[in-house]
Amino acid sequence: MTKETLISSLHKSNIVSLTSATQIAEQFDYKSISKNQFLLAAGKVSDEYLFLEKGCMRTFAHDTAGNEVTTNFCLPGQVAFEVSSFFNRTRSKENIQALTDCEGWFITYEQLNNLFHTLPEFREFGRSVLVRGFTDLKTRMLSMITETAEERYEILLQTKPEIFQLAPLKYIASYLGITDTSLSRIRKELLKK
Amino acid sequence: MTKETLISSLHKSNIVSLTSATQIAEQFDYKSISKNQFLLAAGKVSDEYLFLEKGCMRTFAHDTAGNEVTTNFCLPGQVAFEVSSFFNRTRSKENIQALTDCEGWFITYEQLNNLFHTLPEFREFGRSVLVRGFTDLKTRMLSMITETAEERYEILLQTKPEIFQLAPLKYIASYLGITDTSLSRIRKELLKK
DNA sequence: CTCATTTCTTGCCATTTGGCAAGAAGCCGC
DNA sequence: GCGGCTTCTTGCCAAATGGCAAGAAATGAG
Repeated sequence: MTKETLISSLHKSNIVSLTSATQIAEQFDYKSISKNQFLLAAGKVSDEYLFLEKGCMRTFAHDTAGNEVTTNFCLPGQVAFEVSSFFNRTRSKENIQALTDCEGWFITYEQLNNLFHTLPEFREFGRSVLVRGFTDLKTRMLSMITETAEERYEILLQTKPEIFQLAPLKYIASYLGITDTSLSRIRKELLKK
Repeated sequence: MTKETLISSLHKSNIVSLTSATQIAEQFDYKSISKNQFLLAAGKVSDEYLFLEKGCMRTFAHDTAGNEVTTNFCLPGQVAFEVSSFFNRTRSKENIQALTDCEGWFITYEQLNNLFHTLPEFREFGRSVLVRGFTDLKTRMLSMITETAEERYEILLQTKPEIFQLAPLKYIASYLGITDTSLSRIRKELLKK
């Protein structure tokens, strides 16, 4: 298990030079999480900024009735952590769970801050991670308001087809903002076409 | 028009010392926008990081059918800008419009970056602005998935009652993810209780 | 391979929300 | 104060989605 993927991923963001990428990567430690295990449990403080190299994770919260709601999926090349808990050092309301066996590289909050202070390029990278997450969520929110469940399903199918191989439909349904029953019906409708 | 509000707002975030706050505030310029005017029009690059001191603004996008969808409201003490466009220097898909006569203080992207490089405290402040925006949106998204339109309406009424004085219901409706017709009916229902 | 569990689908019916159009109420410029 | 425009409400009906429960299909442990 080498850090090559991590380094090239940092580098190909066009923000970090290869030299800095190597320097940054030195700080990361290897972590593997087996299927169904938690990277973060609600109530704890998110303290691992995990670059996911292999596998798939999901973030989920509970609604007032106690039902699980999947709020995000994390695929290789993305960073898994809970923004609010991580940066504000507060207890997370969300859980992050491995949907498959996962491998990746992580740093702690303290390490991340040290890197931010010493390496402007990594600051930029960190900002771009935040900005991308924010932007993606804005897009999803707009989609939630303006598109039907069927349209959102089709978009997800085109955008992140991998998820359908990795996650049960009930997780995908709550991510889309519908019940698994409705998702099943939507899939049936689309088969006809 | 003095910068006192700006300075104290920077300071009371508990991130920026009073000295730094004063130093940061020096970079900001005054800006007033009259009702219905745009701080940002779709197609342009967001280049003003505007601390709103008075008034109320809204951010809106268009859906595929061309309808306006209000994606956010900005109240005094908040920063008005479009994250993705501002940081990625890309054309904005969203508009930011004054709902009332507005006043505030702004810096450009260049100024913000200079401040970020020279003042770690302002970097922290900038990060907290991003993190709060992100967190608020996550909360809204969860609410959109797990609560009914009526519940979302009541939450908004408690959380940001000012908006109901300042924005027409049709803007509030699309922000809540419903039509103005449905919002009208929800209000009628709640009157009965 | 078998049993138990989880996931997915389906039928029936209820609830929520939307579309359209008409009318009422409120606001603005002159 | 008088139009004219925008905003808000309402009635009627349609479409989208949910709730529940039963059964089928897939998956996983031993």
